[in-house]
Amino acid sequence: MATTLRIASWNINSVRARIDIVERFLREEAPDILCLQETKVADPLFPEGPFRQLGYNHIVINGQPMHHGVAILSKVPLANRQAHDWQANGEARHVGVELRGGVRLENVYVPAGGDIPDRNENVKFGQKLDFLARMTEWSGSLSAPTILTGDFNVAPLETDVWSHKQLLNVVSHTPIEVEALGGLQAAGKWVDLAREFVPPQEKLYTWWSYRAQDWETSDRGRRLDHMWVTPDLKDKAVGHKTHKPCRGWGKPSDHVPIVTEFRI
DNA sequence: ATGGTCGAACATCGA
Repeated sequence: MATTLRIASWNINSVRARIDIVERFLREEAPDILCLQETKVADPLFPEGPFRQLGYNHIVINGQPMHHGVAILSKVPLANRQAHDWQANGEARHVGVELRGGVRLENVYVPAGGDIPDRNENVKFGQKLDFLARMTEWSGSLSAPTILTGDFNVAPLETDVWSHKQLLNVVSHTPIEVEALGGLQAAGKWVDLAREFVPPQEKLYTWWSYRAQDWETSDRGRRLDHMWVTPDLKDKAVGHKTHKPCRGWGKPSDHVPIVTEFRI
């Protein structure tokens, strides 16, 4: 019998610095599973206690000191942990698990890619494109029904950024990245769930820079965080929410959580 | 056109 499963994803920009708002989010929203990116903590120092106290006893982490790092915190069992190194440089940017019914949940933190959108001038941009290329290759070989979520660091649609024109040459919305993400999406026949629930004509953001004087008034956001599924799961998704108020909480992340409700 | 802010860890890098 199908039951409800609510899966959240949040780039937290240090899980230790933001443990208070993570707890608040889990108390208020109570998703079954939370995927975190940018945990910025080595595995032995990961703060499991607060999660366990809230009933998230199934914990799968892939961290490293200082930078990057991903984690899956869950109230329901997780099996068959896998971690891909899609950048082939040892950075902790992916962890995946199997859920009930053989559904795979893949949590990814795509490299931001530096400031200059040219792989000849900027190694990081090349690494970002290579990462997406390896994900594309992987996408073509999937057999299980799969949920792919996380910080993709690409805002593909014109309505995924505050100004398409002004961001054409800004890493995250350049045509070369949008094309790379499109190739990835096509290779896995991935369904962009947020856009199943919010029409592509409507502006939708998940990230607002720390550098704005007033993020809410200027509203210069981008939709960098995504929840994609293989076609067999498309109709299992019954709701999707972007938690914009979290951007206004004390000591916020620059990203807000997204939550999708499935009947699986 | 430019600079604006965070966290980790303690100068600077990555975002």
